[in-house]
Amino acid sequence: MNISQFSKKYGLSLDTLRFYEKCEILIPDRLTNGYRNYQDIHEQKIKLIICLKSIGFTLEEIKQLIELETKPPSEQCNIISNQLIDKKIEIISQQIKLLEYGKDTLHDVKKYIKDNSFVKNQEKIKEMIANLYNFAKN
Amino acid sequence: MNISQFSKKYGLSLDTLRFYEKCEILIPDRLTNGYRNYQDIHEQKIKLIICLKSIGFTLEEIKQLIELETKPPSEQCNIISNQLIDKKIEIISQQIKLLEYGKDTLHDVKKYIKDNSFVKNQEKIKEMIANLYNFAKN
DNA sequence: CTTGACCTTAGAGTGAACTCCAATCTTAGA
DNA sequence: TCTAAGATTGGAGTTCACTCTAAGGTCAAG
Repeated sequence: MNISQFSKKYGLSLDTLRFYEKCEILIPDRLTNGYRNYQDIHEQKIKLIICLKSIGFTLEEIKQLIELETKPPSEQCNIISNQLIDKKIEIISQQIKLLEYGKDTLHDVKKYIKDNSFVKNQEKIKEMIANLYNFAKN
Repeated sequence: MNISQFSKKYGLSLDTLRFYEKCEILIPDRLTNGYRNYQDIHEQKIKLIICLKSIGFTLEEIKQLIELETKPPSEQCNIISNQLIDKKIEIISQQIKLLEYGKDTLHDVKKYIKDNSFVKNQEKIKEMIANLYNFAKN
């Protein structure tokens, strides 16, 4: 698959794909004319990249995870479980709690605004914000 | 409260506070000597800023929300509920779902790695990633 | 065999959110 | 009064993740 087909299929710009190659995150094969050639393995990888990005991994972290493939299983185990996954699970759990609390607060704020009482209920809103702040500051 | 006390109290660097002032997000009062003077109102505001940032608002969006205070309630209602809050609630809900699915996937991945079977179970992992991808692509 | 769509590269530019630097002013304490 | 800590400013630099530009190579259709 050439770059523009791959780009369309996965909703990433040509530049982004070239950028990922430069970062050594996704290196396609090449045809004899020098054109990039994306294969099944690259489809697997780009899916993983999209997933990890969507749950908050940086490109650097994704690169580390992807490079594990080339290491022996024993090493994989150390690096992956200690340095990345556990930490990420923890961060994600925290983030979920925060977002849930934030969502509830936004609903409350909206309700108070809908009642056209944003100014009148400044105190109530301040209180909600204070709660959310306590929640957000860890 | 001067800038360094305020900085310590809210865990933001001096530069960040000065930056927020330049962006017109948080403008403290000034003492006669020109030093910044943060008051109660600024404590309220910085708490709100920290909350909103933690649930994914950009500084630009935060600025818009904060500027609402100076507008009449009818206008507040339109701007705030239509343009920002609803959209944000939607995005946050999506993000929560994604993070929950992502967390589960990370747990699965970890389990397979702990069993020292990362290479052996490539297929299983591929399948998990494919599921997560379908979930992430919206 | 030309045209135009598509591919290549290196390298510069962008926007968000800081972060750092240099030069200067203010103030509290020995 | 001197000194050191801490305040001020303008402006430059950084990091991340792209995004754009320019100059040129490749290829299929008419």
